[in-house]
Amino acid sequence: MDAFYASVELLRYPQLAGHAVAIGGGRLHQPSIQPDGQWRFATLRDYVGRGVITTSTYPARALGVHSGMGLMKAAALAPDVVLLPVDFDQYRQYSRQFKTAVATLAPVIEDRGIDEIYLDLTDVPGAQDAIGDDPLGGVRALALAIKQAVRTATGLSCSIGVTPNKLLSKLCSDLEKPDGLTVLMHDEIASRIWPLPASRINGIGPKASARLATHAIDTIGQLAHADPAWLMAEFGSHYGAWLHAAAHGLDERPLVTSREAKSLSRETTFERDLHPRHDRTTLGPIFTRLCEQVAHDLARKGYVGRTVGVKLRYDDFKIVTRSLTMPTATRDAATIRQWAGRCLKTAPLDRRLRLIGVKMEALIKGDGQPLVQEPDVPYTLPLFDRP
DNA sequence: TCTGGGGTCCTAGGACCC
DNA sequence: TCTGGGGTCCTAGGACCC
Repeated sequence: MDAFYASVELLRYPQLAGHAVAIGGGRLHQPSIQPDGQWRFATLRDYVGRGVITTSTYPARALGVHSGMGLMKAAALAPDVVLLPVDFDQYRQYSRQFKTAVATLAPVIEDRGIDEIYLDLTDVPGAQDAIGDDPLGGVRALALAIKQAVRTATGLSCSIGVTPNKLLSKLCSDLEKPDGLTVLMHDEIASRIWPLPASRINGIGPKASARLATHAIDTIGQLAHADPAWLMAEFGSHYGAWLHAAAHGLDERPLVTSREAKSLSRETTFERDLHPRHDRTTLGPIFTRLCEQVAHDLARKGYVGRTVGVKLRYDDFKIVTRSLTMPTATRDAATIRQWAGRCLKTAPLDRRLRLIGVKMEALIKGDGQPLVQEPDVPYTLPLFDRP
């Protein structure tokens, strides 16, 4: 989806269409109606406190206001950009709507979060057909029909990449944003993919691209021409081999159409840094509340967890994590609180904290009671193990 | 006045077991 | 007499993504 959160907000406030708008921050900048009947919107200039831009409209991006940017920094850059608070419930609703609309045309879907999906068009009727002398005409028409279905259902635009695999589709979906459609087959990789920066590959982040840059590898093409043995020596055999394959547009990953959660967590950044001991009376209830939220999330999603973890971010931004595995899985808030407290005690508590979080891992579907009582299985020792 | 919140996957060392 | 080779689980940290 194109600038998803921002686009949903523009549906609610159409008078902001074409304006530079950012979404993010806390809850203190709700739009309000003035006595004269006009809406009054907060701007970045009005914002005080911690937080980042969650997303922004394309005009705001043109001013340098991008997602992930600190709000105070964004305000210094472009003080007149309109600032709206995030409304996740609303975005989740639109997310369901666009996915439902797509599913009517292409039912094999991998969910990649609130605003992104992969589709397998292989078996969709008409996708393999040529139209006139265009062998990709059928799939192109299908992609346009999907875009129209999304627009009809939500009023929103999306961008699609149609290619032989997920890696290339992800890359291509970005090439003509917003409202884009890019169809690319393997023979066009050199001409259309190789000139792009290596960091455009999903899986090459800031660290890896910086390391590549120190070896004069900036583009995907340069990466493709790097010696695979050298890449493996430099980046490890797993990641190095993947880098080589990715640069050549190779990706065999199947669509994952359903998956179980691996972990579940809640965390919060404080309005001001808190000292673990000095601010105990403030910190304690927050910590307990996070445990209660995690317990609630576990119940809501039908899981119990066996490993409890805490995350601390200190005032210097350093992150420390601690975890402990319990004898049995639970979703009980008091039990989680108790074990989270034990985790906390093993972490350094001599400097101020910026953030605290609670996480459950080793999740099991269910309510914590064994579903069936497993009978004891008779076991015969192998010959060579007999005493 | 810097830098949210919710995730996944990978690596690596140590404990422990056969 | 210095000492193999599997395996799993637990823990901590880090890169990356939406």
